Amino acid sequence: MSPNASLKIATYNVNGIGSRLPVLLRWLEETKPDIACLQELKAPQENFPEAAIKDAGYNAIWHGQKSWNGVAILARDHAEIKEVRRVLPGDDEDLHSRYIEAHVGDLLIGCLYLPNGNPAPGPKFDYKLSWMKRFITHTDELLKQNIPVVLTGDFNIIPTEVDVYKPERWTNDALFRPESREVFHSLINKGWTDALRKLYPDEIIYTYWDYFRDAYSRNAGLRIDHFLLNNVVTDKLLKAGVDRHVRGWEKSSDHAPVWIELSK
DNA sequence: ATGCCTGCTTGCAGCAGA
Repeated sequence: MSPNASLKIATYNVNGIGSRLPVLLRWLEETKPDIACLQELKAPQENFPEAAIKDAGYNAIWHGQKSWNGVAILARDHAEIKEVRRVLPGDDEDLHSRYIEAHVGDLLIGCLYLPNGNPAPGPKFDYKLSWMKRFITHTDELLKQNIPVVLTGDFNIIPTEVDVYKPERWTNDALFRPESREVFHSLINKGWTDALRKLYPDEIIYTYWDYFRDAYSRNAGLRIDHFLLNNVVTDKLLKAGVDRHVRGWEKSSDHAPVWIELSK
């Protein structure tokens, strides 16, 4: 396939861009996504490594935050990124950096870091519920637009029992609670397509393995990083996958990158 | 039920993550 026959979009929860920069640059160089969405920068706005990202061939927009959260969109060959918003609408009091949205070429890209929500019940789970409600409201608006839309990032939702190594241990976890799964399923029912499941309906696919108990080598993982596509994009879906080997690198994030390829 | 590990903080132990 010629380099320009398809468009590759990736998502990667880096778990701290300060510590992860060498791994991030190595992965960008190896896999060369046209667009990369990052989550959990864990860095204030001014600490984003803009020069190193530019040297790697990428333009970037980002919304940082001290210590926690933080999201970014990167575009290869210094392609133009037209920022639409950097907060999820619906709550002026919400100061977490968890959503950024931009046009890149013909596409509208929403990059999200949905709240974890543990412990549930509790205030953190309430925040997750209210964030998801705002997300539904906003994505309903996006569905009305007749343009290609990609929503990607760390959803912190395990969609089904197939997506967790031992579902019985996760019944009360905020990532697997019925309220969280219901939001994911309602998005599917509204017309969004889960890209990985569309191409691999029955496979066990994980995108996260925790740092404890040697989870990666035991393949005790979760599928929580997702691509949701509207119908215009789904018609262009060629391939999808997880860069699983990156999770095995030295100084890796606890997440692996996930990607799709679209026909142009 | 908890800690297991890792990154971040103006830190030097505690929090959050999932």
